[in-house]
Parts: sequence; C-alpha cells; structure tokens
Amino acid sequence: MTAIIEFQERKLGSRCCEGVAQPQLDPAAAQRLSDDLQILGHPVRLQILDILAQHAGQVCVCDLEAALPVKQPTVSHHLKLLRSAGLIDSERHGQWAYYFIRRDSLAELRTRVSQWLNVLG
Amino acid sequence: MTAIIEFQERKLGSRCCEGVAQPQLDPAAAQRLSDDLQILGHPVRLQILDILAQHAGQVCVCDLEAALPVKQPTVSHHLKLLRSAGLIDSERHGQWAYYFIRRDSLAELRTRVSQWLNVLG
DNA sequence: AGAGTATATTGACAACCTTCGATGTACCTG
DNA sequence: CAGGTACATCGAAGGTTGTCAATATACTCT
Repeated sequence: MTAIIEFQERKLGSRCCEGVAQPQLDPAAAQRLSDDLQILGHPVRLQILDILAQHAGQVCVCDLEAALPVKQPTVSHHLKLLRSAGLIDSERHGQWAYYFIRRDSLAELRTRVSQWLNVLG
Repeated sequence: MTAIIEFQERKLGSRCCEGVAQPQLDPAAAQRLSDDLQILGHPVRLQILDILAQHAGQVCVCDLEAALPVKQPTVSHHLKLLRSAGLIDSERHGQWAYYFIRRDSLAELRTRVSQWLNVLG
C-alpha cells in the first residue's frame, strides 16, 4: 500500500503507455532462459537430475523407474528431453544404459539462471 | 565415454534395479521447486518480471502491453498467474493498476532455486 | 447521465505436455 | 537359435497452457 508513494506519480488523466518501459531481456534471451527453466520445471525431471547427481554414471533406466512414480516409457521420455536439452548423456554397457549429468552444460545453465536471478533481485 | 570407468562397474548379468538410488528431493519438495521453475518458465512472464524489477511501482498494464508481444487479455492473464504465485502484487490508482514485485517472495524463491542448483552442481 | 479509457474476466480454440500400453530393437544367456 | 531382460519408440488419450475477441467492470471527465 505504500509501494508507489515514494515515486513521482504519473499525472492522472494523462495518456499512459508512453513506451517508457522496455525489458532489458531481449526476446531471444527471454526465450533461452525460459527454455532452461521449463526443462527443469517438472518434478520427475528434477528427481532424475537429483539422482544422477548423487550416483553419477551408475544409474540405469530401471533404477530410475524404481525410484520414480512413473512407468518406464515415461522415464525414457523425460530422459530424452533432458538429453535433447544437453543436460545429460548416456553410455550403453551391454543391455543397460547408464545415464550421467553433463556437468559442463549444467554449469552453463546454472550460470544463466543465477545471473538472471541476481539481475532481478 | 570415460564417465563410468572410474566407478566400480555393476556386475554384468546381475539383476539391476536394487532400489539403491533414491532422490534426496522428496516428492513435495520436487513439486514445489517445479512450481517455482514453471512459473518462471515463460518468456512473457520473464519479461514482465524484468520490467517490474526496473520500474517498480510505476508500471501499469498498458505499459506492459506496449512492451510485450501479446495482447492485453494475455498480459492480464500472466499477471494473474504471477500474482497467484505470490511474486507480484498491484495497487489500483484511479483507472490504472500499478504492478510491482514482491521482493520478499521473490527472494524466497531465489533461495530455493539457488540452493537446489548448488546441491546439484 | 453519457462517452471514453484501463483493466479483468469469460469462453473458445489450438497447441503442447504427460502418461502409458503396445510394440520394436538390441543384447545377453543357456 | 529361443527365451528373457533392458531400453526406445509409437500412438492414443487426457490434461494443461497460451492466446485473443468479446464482454464486463470500474473509474474519469464533461
């Protein structure tokens, strides 16, 4: 209720929308950040990343299936999304596919997100 | 390609899925974080927050409409989502609605996201 | 009161996302 | 080779999200 009284108030009755406000974030950057945030914005994907971070390189799909509240095709689907986003990768050993986090990509994503959170705050 | 050779390899032929892997993140925390990330995961909402961060308390809906690539009902829609998430609030002055960021809620969100990014990395 | 402006809400539509059964592929073991 | 296991892919169903024209609400000024 006191949020704007410290600013000079816009003259009432004057036309608004003078085009003063412009985002610092250009549309491309906004899209990129939004993609980053969206790939993280699902509980199953968050938990997958969490597990992979703890057991790097030793996690196969059926481990994930056992730890998560979704069936195998769904696990594979989310793994595919995370891989397309560059956040994880896998190696096949025999019949198992071992998944692991790509620390480099994840670090870049973290930098982008952190920077934005700082700009905002 | 060298990701797993530094770990003791699971004995081939043995049964997998021994239930070893468990997320640190409980389902409720995963859901919460996911909600946080999802509300941020849209370019228009990112740009709204960006503009509000720069012009706190002096931004009305038509300013946003002028700065964004969507029409007024869509702007109002995203504002409503951001308000439901507790990230922004508004004050009416005459016919204008001035929106502003709720720094406290945003700070809490940032803490949750940052902490998770750190745990992960 | 009446005309005009700013914003919110409604309702409809399209696009997208999530999920899972069914099926396909690859590999290992006997 | 046959049977079993791990994983990927397909396709369908259902849910959610984003968008906007139309409309409603509320305020301002004459």
